[in-house]
Amino acid sequence: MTHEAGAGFDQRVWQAVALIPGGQLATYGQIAELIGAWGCARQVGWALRRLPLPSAVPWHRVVNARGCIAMTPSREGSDWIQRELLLAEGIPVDPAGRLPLARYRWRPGASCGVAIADVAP
DNA sequence: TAGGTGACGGACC
DNA sequence: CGGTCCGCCACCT
Repeated sequence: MTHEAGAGFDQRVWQAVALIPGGQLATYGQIAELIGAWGCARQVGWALRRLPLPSAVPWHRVVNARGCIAMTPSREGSDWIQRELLLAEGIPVDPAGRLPLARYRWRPGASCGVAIADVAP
């Protein structure tokens, strides 16, 4: 049933994204690696594109490794909504869609104990 | 069936 | 810093 296999991938992506704590960020490659699909970051993007909105899944917490929101006309404004949602969670986003990814990066498993060295400006 | 595309990532200039 | 090119893999025409 290859047909179900594809749908299962989407569900797996959404479930992994749902694990992202509020106020933190994750990359497409990070989600892909989390579900055991290393190198399939692009497919994670497809899965989120197929996500019906509105959704309880915090899809807005997923950005690319460059630390910026993917701005493309294909999303018909969902990219702009993502920026608004991130701002509502206290994450500063530049007009260009760029944000301090290194500072809000989600670390699976390291929920306790701030092991991240404080990046002093 | 073949070719182009993209909500990606990394290397290169 | 930013712009460009290549590799990757599922989706669409």
